[in-house]
Amino acid sequence: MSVDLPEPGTVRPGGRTARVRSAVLRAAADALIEHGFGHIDLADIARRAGVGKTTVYRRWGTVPGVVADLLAQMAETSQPRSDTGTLRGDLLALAHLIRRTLTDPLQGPLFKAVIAAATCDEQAAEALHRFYAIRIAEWAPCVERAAERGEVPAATDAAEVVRAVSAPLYYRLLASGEPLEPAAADRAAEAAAVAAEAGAFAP
Amino acid sequence: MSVDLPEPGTVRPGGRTARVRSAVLRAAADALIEHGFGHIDLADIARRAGVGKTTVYRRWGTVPGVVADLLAQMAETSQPRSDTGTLRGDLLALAHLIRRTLTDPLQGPLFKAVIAAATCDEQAAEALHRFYAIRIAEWAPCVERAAERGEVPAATDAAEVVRAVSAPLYYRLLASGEPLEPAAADRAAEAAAVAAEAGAFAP
DNA sequence: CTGTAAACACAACTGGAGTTCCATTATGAG
DNA sequence: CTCATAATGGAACTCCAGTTGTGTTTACAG
Repeated sequence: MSVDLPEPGTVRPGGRTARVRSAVLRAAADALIEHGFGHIDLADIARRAGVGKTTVYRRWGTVPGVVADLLAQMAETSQPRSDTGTLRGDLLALAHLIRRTLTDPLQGPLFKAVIAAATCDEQAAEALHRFYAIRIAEWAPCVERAAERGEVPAATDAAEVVRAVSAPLYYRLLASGEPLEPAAADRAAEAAAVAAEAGAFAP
Repeated sequence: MSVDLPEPGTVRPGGRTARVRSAVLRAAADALIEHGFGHIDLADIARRAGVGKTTVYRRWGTVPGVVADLLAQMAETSQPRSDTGTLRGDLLALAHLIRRTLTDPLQGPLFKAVIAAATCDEQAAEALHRFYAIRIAEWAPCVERAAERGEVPAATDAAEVVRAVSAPLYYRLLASGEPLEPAAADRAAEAAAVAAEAGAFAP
Protein backbone atom coordinates (compact mmCIF):
# COMPACT_ATOMS: atom_id res chain seq x y z
CA MET A 1 0.00 0.00 0.00
CA SER A 2 1.32 3.42 -0.98
CA VAL A 3 0.57 6.58 0.95
CA ASP A 4 -0.79 9.64 -0.86
CA LEU A 5 2.25 11.89 -0.95
CA PRO A 6 1.66 15.52 -1.89
CA GLU A 7 2.79 16.61 -5.37
CA PRO A 8 6.14 18.42 -5.29
CA GLY A 9 5.63 22.16 -5.09
CA THR A 10 2.24 22.02 -3.43
CA VAL A 11 3.30 22.28 0.19
CA ARG A 12 5.80 25.11 -0.15
CA PRO A 13 4.68 26.98 -3.24
CA GLY A 14 6.39 30.27 -2.35
CA GLY A 15 9.80 31.77 -3.08
CA ARG A 16 12.19 29.38 -4.75
CA THR A 17 9.53 26.91 -5.89
CA ALA A 18 7.67 29.66 -7.73
CA ARG A 19 10.88 30.96 -9.29
CA VAL A 20 11.79 27.48 -10.51
CA ARG A 21 8.35 26.93 -12.04
CA SER A 22 8.48 30.28 -13.80
CA ALA A 23 11.99 29.68 -15.15
CA VAL A 24 11.18 26.14 -16.31
CA LEU A 25 7.97 27.16 -18.09
CA ARG A 26 9.74 30.05 -19.80
CA ALA A 27 12.58 27.72 -20.86
CA ALA A 28 10.10 25.10 -22.02
CA ALA A 29 8.35 27.64 -24.25
CA ASP A 30 11.69 28.72 -25.73
CA ALA A 31 12.75 25.15 -26.35
CA LEU A 32 9.42 24.23 -27.93
CA ILE A 33 9.61 27.25 -30.23
CA GLU A 34 13.18 26.42 -31.21
CA HIS A 35 13.09 22.63 -31.59
CA GLY A 36 9.38 21.76 -31.78
CA PHE A 37 7.65 19.12 -29.70
CA GLY A 38 9.41 16.24 -31.43
CA HIS A 39 13.03 17.11 -30.68
CA ILE A 40 12.98 18.20 -27.09
CA ASP A 41 14.16 16.73 -23.82
CA LEU A 42 13.74 17.78 -20.26
CA ALA A 43 17.49 18.00 -19.63
CA ASP A 44 17.71 20.80 -22.21
CA ILE A 45 14.81 22.63 -20.58
CA ALA A 46 16.49 22.30 -17.18
CA ARG A 47 19.77 23.65 -18.57
CA ARG A 48 18.03 26.68 -20.11
CA ALA A 49 16.17 27.34 -16.88
CA GLY A 50 19.38 27.09 -14.84
CA VAL A 51 17.81 24.34 -12.80
CA GLY A 52 18.80 20.78 -11.95
CA LYS A 53 17.30 18.27 -14.34
CA THR A 54 16.31 16.13 -11.36
CA THR A 55 13.93 18.89 -10.32
CA VAL A 56 12.23 18.97 -13.69
CA TYR A 57 11.85 15.20 -13.80
CA ARG A 58 10.47 15.14 -10.25
CA ARG A 59 7.92 17.94 -10.60
CA TRP A 60 6.75 17.45 -14.18
CA GLY A 61 7.98 14.02 -15.19
CA THR A 62 7.53 14.27 -18.95
CA VAL A 63 7.52 16.84 -21.74
CA PRO A 64 3.71 16.73 -22.07
CA GLY A 65 3.57 17.26 -18.31
CA VAL A 66 5.52 20.49 -18.65
CA VAL A 67 3.32 21.51 -21.59
CA ALA A 68 0.20 20.93 -19.52
CA ASP A 69 1.51 23.28 -16.83
CA LEU A 70 2.59 25.78 -19.48
CA LEU A 71 -0.95 25.76 -20.89
CA ALA A 72 -2.38 26.37 -17.44
CA GLN A 73 -0.17 29.44 -17.19
CA MET A 74 -1.07 30.58 -20.72
CA ALA A 75 -4.75 30.26 -19.81
CA GLU A 76 -4.29 32.76 -16.98
CA THR A 77 -3.25 35.64 -19.25
CA SER A 78 -6.37 36.86 -21.00
CA GLN A 79 -6.44 38.52 -24.39
CA PRO A 80 -8.54 41.70 -24.57
CA ARG A 81 -11.38 41.29 -27.03
CA SER A 82 -12.72 43.84 -29.47
CA ASP A 83 -15.99 45.74 -29.36
CA THR A 84 -16.56 47.30 -32.75
CA GLY A 85 -20.34 47.49 -32.39
CA THR A 86 -21.14 44.96 -35.10
CA LEU A 87 -20.85 41.17 -35.19
CA ARG A 88 -18.91 41.30 -38.47
CA GLY A 89 -16.42 43.76 -37.05
CA ASP A 90 -15.87 41.74 -33.88
CA LEU A 91 -15.50 38.42 -35.71
CA LEU A 92 -13.12 40.02 -38.18
CA ALA A 93 -10.99 41.28 -35.30
CA LEU A 94 -11.03 37.80 -33.73
CA ALA A 95 -10.05 36.11 -36.99
CA HIS A 96 -7.16 38.48 -37.55
CA LEU A 97 -6.02 38.12 -33.93
CA ILE A 98 -5.89 34.35 -34.38
CA ARG A 99 -4.15 34.68 -37.73
CA ARG A 100 -1.52 37.01 -36.30
CA THR A 101 -0.97 34.64 -33.38
CA LEU A 102 -0.58 31.53 -35.53
CA THR A 103 1.72 33.20 -38.06
CA ASP A 104 3.85 34.85 -35.37
CA PRO A 105 7.38 33.42 -35.56
CA LEU A 106 7.30 32.70 -31.84
CA GLN A 107 3.68 31.95 -30.98
CA GLY A 108 2.96 29.94 -34.14
CA PRO A 109 5.51 27.19 -33.44
CA LEU A 110 4.51 27.24 -29.77
CA PHE A 111 0.86 26.56 -30.61
CA LYS A 112 1.86 23.79 -32.99
CA ALA A 113 3.97 22.24 -30.26
CA VAL A 114 1.33 22.35 -27.53
CA ILE A 115 -1.26 20.87 -29.87
CA ALA A 116 1.17 18.10 -30.78
CA ALA A 117 1.70 17.45 -27.07
CA ALA A 118 -2.07 17.30 -26.56
CA THR A 119 -2.40 14.57 -29.20
CA CYS A 120 0.17 12.46 -27.33
CA ASP A 121 -0.87 12.93 -23.72
CA GLU A 122 -4.24 13.02 -21.98
CA GLN A 123 -3.09 15.47 -19.30
CA ALA A 124 -1.84 17.95 -21.92
CA ALA A 125 -5.04 17.44 -23.91
CA GLU A 126 -7.17 18.39 -20.92
CA ALA A 127 -5.05 21.48 -20.29
CA LEU A 128 -5.39 22.48 -23.95
CA HIS A 129 -9.17 22.05 -23.84
CA ARG A 130 -9.38 24.20 -20.71
CA PHE A 131 -7.24 26.83 -22.45
CA TYR A 132 -9.56 27.02 -25.45
CA ALA A 133 -12.69 26.87 -23.29
CA ILE A 134 -11.45 30.02 -21.57
CA ARG A 135 -10.44 31.80 -24.77
CA ILE A 136 -13.76 30.93 -26.42
CA ALA A 137 -15.72 32.10 -23.38
CA GLU A 138 -13.82 35.40 -23.49
CA TRP A 139 -15.06 36.08 -27.03
CA ALA A 140 -18.57 34.69 -26.69
CA PRO A 141 -19.97 38.04 -25.42
CA CYS A 142 -19.42 39.49 -28.93
CA VAL A 143 -22.05 37.09 -30.22
CA GLU A 144 -24.31 37.56 -27.21
CA ARG A 145 -24.33 41.32 -27.73
CA ALA A 146 -25.09 40.75 -31.42
CA ALA A 147 -28.06 38.66 -30.31
CA GLU A 148 -29.22 41.51 -28.05
CA ARG A 149 -28.92 43.89 -31.01
CA GLY A 150 -30.99 41.47 -33.11
CA GLU A 151 -28.19 40.71 -35.59
CA VAL A 152 -28.51 36.97 -34.93
CA PRO A 153 -31.28 34.77 -33.46
CA ALA A 154 -31.51 34.91 -29.67
CA ALA A 155 -30.92 31.15 -29.38
CA THR A 156 -27.56 31.35 -31.21
CA ASP A 157 -24.80 29.23 -29.64
CA ALA A 158 -22.20 31.95 -29.06
CA ALA A 159 -19.30 29.59 -28.40
CA GLU A 160 -20.06 27.71 -31.60
CA VAL A 161 -19.80 30.91 -33.62
CA VAL A 162 -16.42 31.69 -32.07
CA ARG A 163 -15.27 28.16 -32.88
CA ALA A 164 -16.54 28.56 -36.44
CA VAL A 165 -14.26 31.58 -36.88
CA SER A 166 -11.25 29.84 -35.36
CA ALA A 167 -11.58 26.43 -36.98
CA PRO A 168 -10.66 27.22 -40.60
CA LEU A 169 -7.45 28.94 -39.48
CA TYR A 170 -6.37 26.03 -37.29
CA TYR A 171 -7.34 23.60 -40.04
CA ARG A 172 -4.90 25.33 -42.37
CA LEU A 173 -2.17 25.39 -39.75
CA LEU A 174 -2.47 21.73 -38.77
CA ALA A 175 -4.07 19.75 -41.58
CA SER A 176 -4.28 21.19 -45.07
CA GLY A 177 -1.21 23.41 -44.82
CA GLU A 178 -2.41 26.31 -46.96
CA PRO A 179 -0.74 29.60 -46.06
CA LEU A 180 -2.53 31.69 -43.43
CA GLU A 181 -3.10 34.79 -45.54
CA PRO A 182 -5.17 37.74 -44.30
CA ALA A 183 -7.81 36.82 -46.91
CA ALA A 184 -8.30 33.49 -45.15
CA ALA A 185 -9.09 35.33 -41.91
CA ASP A 186 -11.53 37.59 -43.78
CA ARG A 187 -13.35 34.58 -45.25
CA ALA A 188 -13.46 32.75 -41.91
CA ALA A 189 -15.08 35.77 -40.21
CA GLU A 190 -17.46 36.47 -43.09
CA ALA A 191 -18.60 32.85 -43.40
CA ALA A 192 -19.21 32.57 -39.66
CA ALA A 193 -21.13 35.88 -39.60
CA VAL A 194 -23.34 34.91 -42.53
CA ALA A 195 -24.06 31.49 -41.07
CA ALA A 196 -24.82 32.96 -37.65
CA GLU A 197 -27.20 35.54 -39.13
CA ALA A 198 -28.98 32.77 -41.04
CA GLY A 199 -29.48 30.87 -37.78
CA ALA A 200 -27.13 27.99 -38.59
CA PHE A 201 -25.88 28.09 -34.98
CA ALA A 202 -29.33 28.33 -33.37
CA PRO A 203 -30.87 24.86 -33.18
CA MET B 1 32.50 14.52 -51.04
CA SER B 2 29.60 12.10 -50.80
CA VAL B 3 28.13 10.32 -53.79
CA ASP B 4 24.38 10.46 -54.40
CA LEU B 5 23.31 6.99 -53.35
CA PRO B 6 19.84 5.87 -54.36
CA GLU B 7 17.23 5.67 -51.61
CA PRO B 8 16.77 2.12 -50.34
CA GLY B 9 13.88 0.43 -52.09
CA THR B 10 14.05 2.51 -55.24
CA VAL B 11 16.27 0.26 -57.35
CA ARG B 12 14.58 -3.06 -56.64
CA PRO B 13 11.01 -2.13 -55.70
CA GLY B 14 9.53 -5.56 -56.51
CA GLY B 15 8.98 -8.75 -54.54
CA ARG B 16 10.45 -8.69 -51.08
CA THR B 17 10.97 -4.93 -50.92
CA ALA B 18 7.28 -4.31 -51.63
CA ARG B 19 6.22 -6.92 -49.07
CA VAL B 20 8.45 -5.33 -46.44
CA ARG B 21 7.05 -1.85 -47.13
CA SER B 22 3.48 -3.13 -46.94
CA ALA B 23 4.13 -5.02 -43.69
CA VAL B 24 5.94 -2.09 -42.09
CA LEU B 25 3.26 0.46 -42.99
CA ARG B 26 0.52 -1.83 -41.71
CA ALA B 27 2.48 -2.40 -38.49
CA ALA B 28 3.13 1.33 -38.16
CA ALA B 29 -0.58 2.09 -38.44
CA ASP B 30 -1.37 -0.54 -35.79
CA ALA B 31 1.30 0.80 -33.47
CA LEU B 32 0.17 4.40 -33.92
CA ILE B 33 -3.43 3.44 -33.18
CA GLU B 34 -2.39 1.50 -30.09
CA HIS B 35 0.27 3.73 -28.54
CA GLY B 36 -0.18 7.10 -30.26
CA PHE B 37 2.59 9.12 -31.86
CA GLY B 38 4.27 9.91 -28.57
CA HIS B 39 5.01 6.43 -27.31
CA ILE B 40 6.27 4.60 -30.35
CA ASP B 41 9.62 3.35 -31.54
CA LEU B 42 10.75 1.84 -34.79
CA ALA B 43 11.97 -1.36 -33.17
CA ASP B 44 8.39 -2.13 -32.10
CA ILE B 45 7.15 -1.48 -35.62
CA ALA B 46 9.83 -3.79 -37.02
CA ARG B 47 8.88 -6.53 -34.57
CA ARG B 48 5.18 -6.29 -35.49
CA ALA B 49 6.06 -6.36 -39.17
CA GLY B 50 8.30 -9.39 -38.72
CA VAL B 51 11.21 -7.45 -40.16
CA GLY B 52 14.70 -6.59 -38.95
CA LYS B 53 14.80 -3.24 -37.19
CA THR B 54 17.92 -2.34 -39.17
CA THR B 55 15.77 -2.39 -42.31
CA VAL B 56 13.27 0.04 -40.87
CA TYR B 57 15.98 2.41 -39.67
CA ARG B 58 17.78 2.31 -43.02
CA ARG B 59 14.72 2.81 -45.26
CA TRP B 60 12.68 5.22 -43.16
CA GLY B 61 15.06 6.48 -40.51
CA THR B 62 12.54 8.01 -38.10
CA VAL B 63 8.94 7.64 -36.96
CA PRO B 64 7.81 10.73 -38.90
CA GLY B 65 9.54 9.23 -41.92
CA VAL B 66 7.39 6.13 -41.68
CA VAL B 67 4.30 8.29 -41.15
CA ALA B 68 5.11 10.27 -44.29
CA ASP B 69 5.21 7.06 -46.31
CA LEU B 70 2.05 5.83 -44.62
CA LEU B 71 0.28 9.04 -45.63
CA ALA B 72 1.43 8.59 -49.21
CA GLN B 73 -0.19 5.16 -49.19
CA MET B 74 -3.36 6.49 -47.51
CA ALA B 75 -3.58 9.16 -50.20
CA GLU B 76 -3.73 6.46 -52.90
CA THR B 77 -6.98 4.93 -51.62
CA SER B 78 -9.78 7.29 -52.59
CA GLN B 79 -13.06 7.61 -50.71
CA PRO B 80 -16.17 7.59 -52.92
CA ARG B 81 -18.04 10.87 -52.62
CA SER B 82 -21.78 11.37 -52.50
CA ASP B 83 -24.07 12.81 -55.16
CA THR B 84 -27.39 13.60 -53.55
CA GLY B 85 -28.34 16.26 -56.09
CA THR B 86 -28.21 19.19 -53.66
CA LEU B 87 -25.27 21.04 -52.11
CA ARG B 88 -26.74 20.63 -48.62
CA GLY B 89 -27.12 16.89 -49.08
CA ASP B 90 -23.59 16.45 -50.37
CA LEU B 91 -21.99 18.60 -47.67
CA LEU B 92 -24.02 16.78 -45.03
CA ALA B 93 -22.73 13.46 -46.35
CA LEU B 94 -19.17 14.81 -46.29
CA ALA B 95 -19.49 16.12 -42.75
CA HIS B 96 -20.83 12.82 -41.47
CA LEU B 97 -18.16 10.86 -43.34
CA ILE B 98 -15.49 12.95 -41.63
CA ARG B 99 -17.22 12.62 -38.27
CA ARG B 100 -17.45 8.85 -38.60
CA THR B 101 -13.80 8.68 -39.59
CA LEU B 102 -12.55 10.82 -36.70
CA THR B 103 -14.70 9.04 -34.10
CA ASP B 104 -13.80 5.58 -35.41
CA PRO B 105 -11.86 3.70 -32.71
CA LEU B 106 -9.16 2.84 -35.24
CA GLN B 107 -9.08 5.72 -37.71
CA GLY B 108 -9.56 8.47 -35.13
CA PRO B 109 -6.36 7.74 -33.18
CA LEU B 110 -4.54 7.19 -36.47
CA PHE B 111 -5.47 10.65 -37.73
CA LYS B 112 -4.47 12.21 -34.44
CA ALA B 113 -1.12 10.46 -34.67
CA VAL B 114 -0.32 11.46 -38.24
CA ILE B 115 -1.25 15.07 -37.51
CA ALA B 116 1.02 15.00 -34.47
CA ALA B 117 3.80 13.64 -36.66
CA ALA B 118 3.20 16.43 -39.17
CA THR B 119 3.66 19.08 -36.48
CA CYS B 120 7.05 17.59 -35.61
CA ASP B 121 8.53 16.86 -39.02
CA GLU B 122 8.55 18.77 -42.29
CA GLN B 123 8.54 15.64 -44.43
CA ALA B 124 5.46 14.26 -42.67
CA ALA B 125 3.82 17.70 -42.90
CA GLU B 126 4.24 17.78 -46.68
CA ALA B 127 2.82 14.28 -46.97
CA LEU B 128 -0.17 15.29 -44.85
CA HIS B 129 -0.80 18.38 -46.96
CA ARG B 130 -0.69 16.28 -50.15
CA PHE B 131 -3.14 13.84 -48.53
CA TYR B 132 -5.65 16.58 -47.74
CA ALA B 133 -5.13 18.29 -51.11
CA ILE B 134 -6.22 15.04 -52.76
CA ARG B 135 -9.18 14.44 -50.44
CA ILE B 136 -10.38 18.01 -50.84
CA ALA B 137 -10.03 17.83 -54.63
CA GLU B 138 -12.11 14.64 -54.60
CA TRP B 139 -15.03 16.46 -52.95
CA ALA B 140 -14.75 19.79 -54.77
CA PRO B 141 -16.95 18.59 -57.67
CA CYS B 142 -19.93 18.64 -55.27
CA VAL B 143 -19.57 22.39 -55.02
CA GLU B 144 -18.79 22.81 -58.71
CA ARG B 145 -21.98 20.98 -59.65
CA ALA B 146 -23.89 23.17 -57.18
CA ALA B 147 -22.46 26.18 -59.02
CA GLU B 148 -23.66 24.75 -62.34
CA ARG B 149 -27.12 24.27 -60.83
CA GLY B 150 -27.04 27.88 -59.64
CA GLU B 151 -27.13 27.03 -55.93
CA VAL B 152 -23.98 29.06 -55.28
CA PRO B 153 -22.19 31.85 -57.21
CA ALA B 154 -20.14 30.59 -60.16
CA ALA B 155 -16.94 32.08 -58.72
CA THR B 156 -17.25 30.04 -55.50
CA ASP B 157 -13.95 28.54 -54.31
CA ALA B 158 -15.00 24.87 -54.15
CA ALA B 159 -12.00 23.67 -52.14
CA GLU B 160 -12.62 26.40 -49.58
CA VAL B 161 -16.20 25.20 -49.06
CA VAL B 162 -14.96 21.64 -48.50
CA ARG B 163 -12.40 22.94 -46.01
CA ALA B 164 -15.15 24.96 -44.27
CA VAL B 165 -17.10 21.74 -43.68
CA SER B 166 -14.05 19.83 -42.43
CA ALA B 167 -12.47 22.49 -40.25
CA PRO B 168 -14.93 22.63 -37.32
CA LEU B 169 -14.72 18.85 -36.89
CA TYR B 170 -10.93 18.81 -36.85
CA TYR B 171 -10.93 21.83 -34.54
CA ARG B 172 -12.95 19.85 -32.01
CA LEU B 173 -10.73 16.80 -32.37
CA LEU B 174 -7.43 18.65 -31.98
CA ALA B 175 -7.99 21.93 -30.17
CA SER B 176 -11.18 22.56 -28.23
CA GLY B 177 -11.91 18.91 -27.42
CA GLU B 178 -15.71 19.04 -27.54
CA PRO B 179 -17.26 15.67 -28.39
CA LEU B 180 -17.82 15.00 -32.09
CA GLU B 181 -21.58 14.51 -31.97
CA PRO B 182 -23.67 14.07 -35.11
CA ALA B 183 -25.19 17.49 -34.41
CA ALA B 184 -21.74 19.04 -34.82
CA ALA B 185 -21.50 17.53 -38.30
CA ASP B 186 -24.97 18.83 -39.14
CA ARG B 187 -24.02 22.36 -38.06
CA ALA B 188 -20.69 22.27 -39.94
CA ALA B 189 -22.46 21.28 -43.17
CA GLU B 190 -25.32 23.73 -42.68
CA ALA B 191 -23.04 26.66 -41.86
CA ALA B 192 -20.80 25.98 -44.88
CA ALA B 193 -23.82 25.63 -47.18
CA VAL B 194 -25.39 28.88 -45.97
CA ALA B 195 -22.11 30.76 -46.28
CA ALA B 196 -21.45 29.34 -49.75
CA GLU B 197 -24.95 30.29 -50.93
CA ALA B 198 -24.41 33.82 -49.62
CA GLY B 199 -21.19 34.09 -51.64
CA ALA B 200 -18.82 34.12 -48.67
CA PHE B 201 -16.47 31.85 -50.61
CA ALA B 202 -16.65 33.79 -53.89
CA PRO B 203 -14.26 36.75 -53.68
C1' DC C 1 20.18 -20.12 -65.73
C1' DT C 2 23.81 -17.31 -63.64
C1' DG C 3 26.10 -13.45 -61.47
C1' DT C 4 26.00 -9.26 -59.10
C1' DA C 5 24.81 -6.05 -55.97
C1' DA C 6 20.49 -4.24 -53.73
C1' DA C 7 18.05 -5.10 -49.86
C1' DC C 8 17.72 -7.43 -45.64
C1' DA C 9 18.78 -9.96 -40.88
C1' DC C 10 21.40 -10.50 -36.81
C1' DA C 11 24.30 -9.22 -33.17
C1' DA C 12 27.35 -6.23 -30.95
C1' DC C 13 27.99 -1.60 -29.77
C1' DT C 14 27.08 3.30 -28.14
C1' DG C 15 25.15 7.59 -26.51
C1' DG C 16 22.08 9.87 -24.05
C1' DA C 17 17.37 10.14 -21.94
C1' DG C 18 15.50 9.11 -17.68
C1' DT C 19 16.36 7.26 -12.73
C1' DT C 20 18.30 6.89 -8.14
C1' DC C 21 20.86 8.34 -4.14
C1' DC C 22 22.41 11.46 -1.11
C1' DA C 23 24.01 16.05 0.16
C1' DT C 24 22.57 20.88 0.35
C1' DT C 25 19.45 24.80 0.51
C1' DA C 26 15.80 27.50 2.22
C1' DT C 27 10.51 27.68 3.17
C1' DG C 28 7.27 28.36 6.54
C1' DA C 29 5.44 27.00 11.07
C1' DG C 30 6.00 27.75 15.94
C1' DC D 1 15.22 33.10 15.80
C1' DT D 2 15.14 28.03 15.45
C1' DC D 3 14.00 23.78 13.58
C1' DA D 4 11.90 20.17 10.75
C1' DT D 5 11.47 19.01 6.31
C1' DA D 6 9.97 20.39 1.50
C1' DA D 7 12.36 21.22 -2.41
C1' DT D 8 16.39 21.50 -5.09
C1' DG D 9 21.26 20.26 -6.90
C1' DG D 10 24.73 17.17 -8.57
C1' DA D 11 26.76 12.96 -9.84
C1' DA D 12 26.64 8.19 -10.62
C1' DC D 13 23.98 4.68 -12.64
C1' DT D 14 20.74 2.09 -15.78
C1' DC D 15 18.58 0.89 -19.83
C1' DC D 16 17.13 1.00 -24.33
C1' DA D 17 16.50 3.64 -28.80
C1' DG D 18 19.28 4.14 -32.52
C1' DT D 19 23.86 2.93 -34.96
C1' DT D 20 27.34 0.18 -37.00
C1' DG D 21 29.57 -3.87 -38.89
C1' DT D 22 29.18 -8.20 -41.15
C1' DG D 23 27.21 -11.97 -43.32
C1' DT D 24 22.91 -13.71 -45.93
C1' DT D 25 19.13 -13.58 -49.08
C1' DT D 26 17.05 -12.36 -53.33
C1' DA D 27 15.52 -9.13 -57.18
C1' DC D 28 16.53 -8.49 -61.71
C1' DA D 29 19.73 -7.69 -65.71
C1' DG D 30 21.94 -10.30 -69.33
